[in-house]
Amino acid sequence: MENRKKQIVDLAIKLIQQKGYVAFSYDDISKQLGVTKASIHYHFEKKEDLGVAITERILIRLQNSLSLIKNPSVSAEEKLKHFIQQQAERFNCTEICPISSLQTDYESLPNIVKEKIEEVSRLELKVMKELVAEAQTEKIINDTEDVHQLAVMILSSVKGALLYRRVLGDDVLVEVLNQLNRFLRNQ
Amino acid sequence: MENRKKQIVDLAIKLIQQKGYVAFSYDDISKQLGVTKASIHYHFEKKEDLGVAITERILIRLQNSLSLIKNPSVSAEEKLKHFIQQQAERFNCTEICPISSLQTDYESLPNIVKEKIEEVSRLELKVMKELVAEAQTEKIINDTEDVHQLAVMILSSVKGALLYRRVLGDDVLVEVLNQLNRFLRNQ
DNA sequence: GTCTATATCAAGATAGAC
DNA sequence: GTCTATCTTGATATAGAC
Repeated sequence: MENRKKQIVDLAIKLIQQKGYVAFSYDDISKQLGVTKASIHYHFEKKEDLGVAITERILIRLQNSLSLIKNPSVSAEEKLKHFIQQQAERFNCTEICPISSLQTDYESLPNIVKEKIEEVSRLELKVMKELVAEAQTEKIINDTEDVHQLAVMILSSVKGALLYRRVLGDDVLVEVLNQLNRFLRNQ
Repeated sequence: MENRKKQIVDLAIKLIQQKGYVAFSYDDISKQLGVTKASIHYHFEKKEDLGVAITERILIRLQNSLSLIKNPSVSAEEKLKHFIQQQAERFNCTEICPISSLQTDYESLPNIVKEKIEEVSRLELKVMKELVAEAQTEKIINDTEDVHQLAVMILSSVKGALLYRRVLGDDVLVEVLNQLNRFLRNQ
C-alpha cells in the first residue's frame, strides 16, 4: 500500500524533530510500525531515498500553508500571527522544527537532500517575506522596516526559541512569541 | 601532557559546530590529531566523559565573556553590540553555535551532558538579560520593553540565523544583525 | 509487502605491549 | 601516552523465501 510509504515518511519527520537525521534509524521506524527493518528498506532502499522523500514532504506542507496564506479574505495581521503561532503549536516541548534539525545535520546529509533542504529554506523565507510585505501594505508594519530583515528575524527567532525551549522549558518560546506580537502591534 | 586533553576538547567543539555530537566520532578526532582512537580513549574513556569536558569548556568560555562584560568603563550599548557581533564572528559559514548544536542533539545526549547543557543555556540567557537590563538603565533600550522577552529574542534570533546561514549563505545572518542594530538604535 | 537471514561497516570501547 | 589488536554493538543494506 502506498499509505505505508506516507506513514513511514511522517514517522521519520517526527523522529527528525526529536533526534535528528543522523540519530534516527530504520530500526526506530520499523519498531514503531511493528514491521522489520527489511520491510522499510523495501519502500526506501537507502536512507538517502527516505531523506529525499522527507524533504519533499516538508516542501509540500510548506506549499499547503502557502496556499492558505493566499486567501484574500484574511488580513495580513491575522495570517502573520497565525503563521507564527502555528510554528509553536506544531511541536511539543521535546521537539524542534524539522527544517532546523536538518539544517543542523547539514554536513552529514547526502548531497541531494542538502539541495532539497536549501530549496525548503528558501521557500520558507520567501513565504515569510510575502507575509511581512503584505502586512506592510496594510500598514500593520511600519514602512521604514526592511521586509527582508524583518522576515529573516521573525523566522530565526522562532526557530532559535524552539531550541532553547527544549532545554529550558515552555516559557522561552512564549516570551519570544510575546515579543514578536508586541513588535507587530507597535509598528 | 595535559595540553593534549585541551587540544582534544577544542577539536571536539569544532566538530560539534560542524556535524553535531551524534555525528562526530573518536575516529574524526584521532585522524585530525594524527594519533589512534585508543589514544583518545586514554584521555576520555567514554564519549560521555568527553561530552562533559566539552560542556564544561563551553561554560568556562561563557564565564570569561561574562567577566569582560562586567567591565564598567564600557557602555552597555557597546557591550551588547560586541556580544552580538561576536556570535557572528566566532563561526564561519559552515558552522553553527555549539550550544545550538547540542540543544538539537539533546535527546541523544547522556544525562550528565544534558544537565550541563541546561546550565550553559541558563547562564547564556542570564548574561544576555543582564546586558539588556544594563542597556535599559542607560536608556539605550526603552523602559517599556520587557527585559526577559528581549533577551530571549536576541539570543534566539542570532542562533536561528546561524542555522539558515549555513544553508542560504552569509546574507541571512547579516540581515538579522542589522535588524537587531536598528532595533537597538530606535528604542 | 513483509519476512528471516546475513553481509558489511563504522563506532564505541577494552586489553595488553612498548 | 600512544600503539596494535580485538571485541561488541548498532546501523545500513541485500538476498531470497513466503
